[in-house]
Amino acid sequence: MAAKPRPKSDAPDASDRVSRIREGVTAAILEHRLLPGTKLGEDEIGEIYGASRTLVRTALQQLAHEGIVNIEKNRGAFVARPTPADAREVFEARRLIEPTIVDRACEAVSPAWLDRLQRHLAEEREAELRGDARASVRLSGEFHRLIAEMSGHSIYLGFLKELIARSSLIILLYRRHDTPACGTDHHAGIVAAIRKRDREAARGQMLSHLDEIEAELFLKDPAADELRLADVLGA
Amino acid sequence: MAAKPRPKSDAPDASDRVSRIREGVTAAILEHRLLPGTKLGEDEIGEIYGASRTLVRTALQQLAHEGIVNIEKNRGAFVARPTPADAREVFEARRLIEPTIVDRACEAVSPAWLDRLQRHLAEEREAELRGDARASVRLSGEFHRLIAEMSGHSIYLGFLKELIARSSLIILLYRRHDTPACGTDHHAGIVAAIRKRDREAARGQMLSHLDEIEAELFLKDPAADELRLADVLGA
DNA sequence: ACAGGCGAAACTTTATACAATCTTCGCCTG
DNA sequence: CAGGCGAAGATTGTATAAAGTTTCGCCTGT
Repeated sequence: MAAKPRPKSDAPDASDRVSRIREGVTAAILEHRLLPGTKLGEDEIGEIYGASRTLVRTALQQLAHEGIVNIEKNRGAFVARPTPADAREVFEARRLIEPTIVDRACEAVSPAWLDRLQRHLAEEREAELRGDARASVRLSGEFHRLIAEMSGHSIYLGFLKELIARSSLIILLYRRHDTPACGTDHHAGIVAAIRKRDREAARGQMLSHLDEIEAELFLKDPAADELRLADVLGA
Repeated sequence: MAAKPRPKSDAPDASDRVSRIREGVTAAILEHRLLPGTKLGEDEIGEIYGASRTLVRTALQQLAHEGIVNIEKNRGAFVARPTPADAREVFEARRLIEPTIVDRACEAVSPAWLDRLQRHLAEEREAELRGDARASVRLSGEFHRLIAEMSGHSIYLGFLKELIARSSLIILLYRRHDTPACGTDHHAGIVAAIRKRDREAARGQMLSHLDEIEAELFLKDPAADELRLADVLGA
């Protein structure tokens, strides 16, 4: 009686149909296959995933709540186009949250987790060697998410998922050079600090890692958005 | 051409129908008129707000994303019942974010904002004098939201809105005594620090304020949930 | 008397149809 | 020939109806 057999915390990413749509579109955006400003027609997506507009709409609303899609009334859904101001907010939030997350992760180290991290680093290196930019971008984000999962703090994890998704768009829009994703070496350093359970070092490395990513961005006046986008689109 | 007349950032809480439903239900939960575990039938809510189930469903999904409603597959939506573990996470996140928020708020002080804060404190005192517990709970949360708005950081604001809503449920479930909301005096002290633009003092006061709120909670083993809820419900 | 299973009712989920709105393209006018 | 008006097409917002699932009561059998 006291302990009900009902699953208390259902998996956040259940394998229902709307989640498939959401994750599919999210992946497309995070891998830079869908560029900022792209219109996401409901029929269009529905046809791709073989789903009715009802489900597509649900998925798009969730993505809008996560900040990677903008829904304009009577006009439809578009891939979000963060402004430089948005970018600064996102990275300020990450600088606040991620050091704390990696701190907590240090306390949760286990052979299983270290193995997982190690395998991830290998994947990242491989993608970088292949020159697979899409995979690099995706894996780079997943590294940060992995640490958040490791921290065991579901709220931080939820927040960070949002921030990572937005960061991906920001990096696409505002990166100066075509640097090979955000340095894989930094990730290795963070893992090393985690392995040694050196919380202070982990915090410091995470912070400087984020600083370096942001330093490579070109966050000028908002008016430059249009130009920058046109450049990215190859116009 | 460069500057399009389209409204760049639409108001987050537009006055459309789904927002009215969302805000109505949120208010009901935050004012403790809807208790944790309460079933939120779609027909029921739809009839109250004179809306179709389509709109109600949209609103409920948004609330689920905010963490104050749980949607169980094929069973419906229920007011969330945070566990003690959830509560600890929420307050840990608030202790991380809110000092930073109030720090930023110190830089945004203006006569208009100080007036707004002052009027809010007056409202809080009045509600407390009236012994209006519902208004007190609501206003207490709104104070923290006000400071987040003042900080001008939209991401922090979004995060904090979630945390505040969950905190309200947590306080209802786990508060020891029926203390008169979280101390209005603390709020006054925070406002004083903001007025003096004393960022360090503001951070410190916010932190101790949150500590005190959490200290008044009774966060024991998860199994106590049921008993506690039964107690609150007067069963 | 009680345990187990069957069945109906209520609800959520999904799909489809209708209405409102915006965009676009053509045409007319100055 | 440029600019604006207007109607057709397309797309989204909303409501309603069909389908599937869960739950609860009741009945039967032991």
